[in-house]
Amino acid sequence: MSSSSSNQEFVEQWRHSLAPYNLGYKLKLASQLMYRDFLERLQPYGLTPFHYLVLCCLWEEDGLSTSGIADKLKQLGATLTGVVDRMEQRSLVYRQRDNRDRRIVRIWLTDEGKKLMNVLPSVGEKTIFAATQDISESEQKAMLQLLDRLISNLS
Amino acid sequence: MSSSSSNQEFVEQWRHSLAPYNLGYKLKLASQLMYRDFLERLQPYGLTPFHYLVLCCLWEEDGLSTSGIADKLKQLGATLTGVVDRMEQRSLVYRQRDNRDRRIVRIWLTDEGKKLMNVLPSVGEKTIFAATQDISESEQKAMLQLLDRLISNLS
DNA sequence: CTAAAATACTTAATATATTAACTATTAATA
DNA sequence: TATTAATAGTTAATATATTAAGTATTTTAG
Repeated sequence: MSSSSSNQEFVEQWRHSLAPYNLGYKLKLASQLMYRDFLERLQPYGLTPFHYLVLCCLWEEDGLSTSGIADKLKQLGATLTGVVDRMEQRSLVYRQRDNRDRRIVRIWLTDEGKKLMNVLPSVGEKTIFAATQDISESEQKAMLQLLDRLISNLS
Repeated sequence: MSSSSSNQEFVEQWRHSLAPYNLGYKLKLASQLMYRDFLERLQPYGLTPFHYLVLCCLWEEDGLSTSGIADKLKQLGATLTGVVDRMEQRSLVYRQRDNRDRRIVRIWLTDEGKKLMNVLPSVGEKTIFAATQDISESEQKAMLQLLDRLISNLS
């Protein structure tokens, strides 16, 4: 079958940029699988992985502005609005306008949001352990550094 | 400030599982940045990165079932339904029920969908080049292999 | 052969993401 | 100082993703 054989040639020639063999797809899938694993582990707490990202920012520095969080996570402000809405409903955080600059909305941890600091990081650790069970410390370090370079290339 | 100092201790102790330092977040961001870059390059064609994933599957084997594509991309059937809906509206593919098993819906490339095979892979390549500009061939290979292992750990 | 289980797909509800448009407030400048 | 520009945030529209529920068809088992 000539059509099937030319197909194979095409796939071989372009393999590096075709799904499911290419870098972009593999990054997407790896990220997605970690998301699914973590989402399941967060189920008992009624939280999502994105809630965890925002909590991490606030555990490090409470009272960040919406755009402060967006910058730290390189997410868009419009996305943060929705996430913070749901986190507020979930009583993890609350909003307060900055009095010196009324444009700014600051996000503060509630008691519940603070307490989760003693619980969630070890939950997140479990997903990392599951993902890297057969990957050595030095390989993990190498991977993180490669990801940093890739991120800075596209930033 | 004792609260700020205990905060630093906390961040140092849990750094490996806290955003924006942890593996999960970095994978998410890397994937997201490649998505944004590719989405922009696909703008002139009115396509999304997900359309490209499906096209790749069909270029390799036309007439796959919906669940065949879902399996190949490790995506959920429910997601594929929506994507194929929009690809059908965009005249990239069309659906046809399998006559031997009426449960199965097969997805076929239109002429337009076929022609893009000569155009899009080199567009995808550009995003990969941008992301890996300062990363050597051997490092890229190492990264792909590490991603494969991570993916298989969570599959 | 028929009831139950399994498979393939779709629909609906909710939560990210992205872009564009819009409001409110503050900063810059002519 | 009055106007313009910039910044911070929200809203709306559209496109992924995930889960759960539902329909149609085929397979399996009793």
